[in-house]
Amino acid sequence: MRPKGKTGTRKKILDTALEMFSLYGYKGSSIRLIAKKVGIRESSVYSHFKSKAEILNALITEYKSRKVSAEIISDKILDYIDKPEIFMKKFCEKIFEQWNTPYERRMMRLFLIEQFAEREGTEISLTSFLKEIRDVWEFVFGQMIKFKLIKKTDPSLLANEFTSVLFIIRFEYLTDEKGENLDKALKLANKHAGFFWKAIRK
Amino acid sequence: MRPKGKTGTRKKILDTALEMFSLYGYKGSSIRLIAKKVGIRESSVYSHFKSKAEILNALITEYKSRKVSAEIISDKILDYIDKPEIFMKKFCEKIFEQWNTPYERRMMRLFLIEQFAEREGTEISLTSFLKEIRDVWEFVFGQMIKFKLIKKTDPSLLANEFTSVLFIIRFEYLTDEKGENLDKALKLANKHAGFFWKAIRK
DNA sequence: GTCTATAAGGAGATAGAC
DNA sequence: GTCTATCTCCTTATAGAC
Repeated sequence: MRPKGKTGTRKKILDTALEMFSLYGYKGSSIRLIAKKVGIRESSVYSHFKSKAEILNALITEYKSRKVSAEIISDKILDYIDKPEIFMKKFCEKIFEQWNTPYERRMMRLFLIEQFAEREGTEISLTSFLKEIRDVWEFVFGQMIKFKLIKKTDPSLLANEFTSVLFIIRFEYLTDEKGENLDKALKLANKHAGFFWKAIRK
Repeated sequence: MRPKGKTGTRKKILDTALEMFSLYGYKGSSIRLIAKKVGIRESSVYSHFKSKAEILNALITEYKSRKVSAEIISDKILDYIDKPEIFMKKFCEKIFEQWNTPYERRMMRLFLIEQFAEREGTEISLTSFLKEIRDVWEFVFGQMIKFKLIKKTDPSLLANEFTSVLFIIRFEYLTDEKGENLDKALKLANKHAGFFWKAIRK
């Protein structure tokens, strides 16, 4: 019942490569060491990927194919759309939990590390990271204004203001690999949502 | 009248190394290429630094020994301390101009790229970057509250809220090496200061 | 301080047996 | 798919002449 031609090695290579890339950078990680960690020889890696660059590309393409923050909004918290403060706080809880998975943490680190290096094919940029969640919130704030729940203000400005602080909190808690500081991050996010609510309420 | 034993080569090496490190990362930059760009042989580099790691360390130590955002505050804009909105906007102008120099841009990129790699000796962290300017603003907001210019709120929360957005703007305009988008960044910062002022004024 | 020459090892990648 | 063996190139770093 395995996917055709797969022993799970491909996934192991991807997982290990992501871990190493996110710690030592693309250049700083060698096929040699990745193979060793996976438990195979270097040459076997080339049965799954034709080059080192293809491993990186696979990681990024697979990451980009996933959409999540929109799902969070359409989750249970939509019940609270008419109570903006609670809505924002619930959203923070959800998104920080999601951001705290090893996969998300490593991917974010990989993007931060590699965004400046010129590369063929795959584009890596911080903006693309910020954009997704910002767009969601631009829509949300637009709705809140429409239903007169908050002061009339440019929704894109609000989205920028609200999400920027979340990202800074995220960045600051990115260095601990184990993600043990979720509580601290959540507390900060909560205070932020509280402050922000006071700034935008009627 | 040169500093003893210096032909300027040491500085050239540092400048070139910073440029390369900030573009390709520490691992991705080779002594070979740095030497070539400087116009000397690889081996000559070792007359100035005993290892590649020492070049990185020198860059970071020299950067850390410089303090600037405090100077900005104590500059002319202090005249506007009693007009918080203008004060914030003037500060944004000054700090973004400063951040826009090639040196500052490269250093910031270097920190972003290398902060996760484990390293002996020199510590590189994003938080240390954020802290300096945040501390300045915690003090400033504290004063504004004392003189009843703004609503009474936790100054450290205010500092975090105000500076986080500035940093996100900074990050987003970090990819263009030439810094041609200063105007765009300034416009965003200005809108931010405007929004923020409405949020904190009495 | 800079050069030539060279050491010693690590890198990505391929050929061909099983 | 995985292995051994190997190629070729690049890496940091040192020795010693000028």
